[in-house]
Amino acid sequence: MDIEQSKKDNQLAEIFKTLSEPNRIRILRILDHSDRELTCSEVSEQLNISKSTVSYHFKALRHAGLTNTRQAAQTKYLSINEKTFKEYLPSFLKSL
Amino acid sequence: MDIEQSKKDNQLAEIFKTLSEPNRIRILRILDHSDRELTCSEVSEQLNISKSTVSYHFKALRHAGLTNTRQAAQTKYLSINEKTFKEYLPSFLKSL
DNA sequence: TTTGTATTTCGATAACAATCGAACAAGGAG
DNA sequence: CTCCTTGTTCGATTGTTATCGAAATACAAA
Repeated sequence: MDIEQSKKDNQLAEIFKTLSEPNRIRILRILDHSDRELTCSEVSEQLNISKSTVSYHFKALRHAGLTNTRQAAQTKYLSINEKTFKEYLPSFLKSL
Repeated sequence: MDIEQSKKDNQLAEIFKTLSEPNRIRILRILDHSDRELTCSEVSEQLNISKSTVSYHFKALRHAGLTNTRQAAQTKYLSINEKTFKEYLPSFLKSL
């Protein structure tokens, strides 16, 4: 099997794996609908899950290339990485 | 929340979970590229994984509505369920 | 009816994922 | 400097997933 193709499969699978977690889909929906950046604490309150768990999900989303992060002082602002969605899932955000 | 939307959400989540396994992505690609039905044994040889594992993946794909199954005697032929892809992931097959 | 082929199910195992609270680090406000 | 807020990391727990080989099932052919 083509090793480059195999790597692509793994990357694509990672994107899907990231999207197969309801809380991460919710995070993306909040991001998309609020149309602004969000912080860990904010999401923690809105979804009623601990900050450590949100941090864990933020990391997963960023690692999969689904979000961007902007750091300002001790606060990290999350936003949607449009590029990735355009490339891999052009219709996903509309379906939220 | 809209119950129809809720059903769609659940189905979409299941589709993503199903697609989060590299071997299942590979099975779909083989299906798409060969443009014909495939059997469990055939895929087992091509991907070099046991037949029981392939059977497990076949079940997952069918359960998520991603594939169709046609039974003839003791053999099960798998094919892509175009309808589901059109509805939920219109650009996915092209990207394979 | 015996044999062979295709697939599924079972039991076990090893790896991974989601979650929490506690502890920690780093920056800002007073 | 001390306190508060923000976020990360750690350790533990609980549940899920991918995988295999062996056994079981179902059908067909000889």
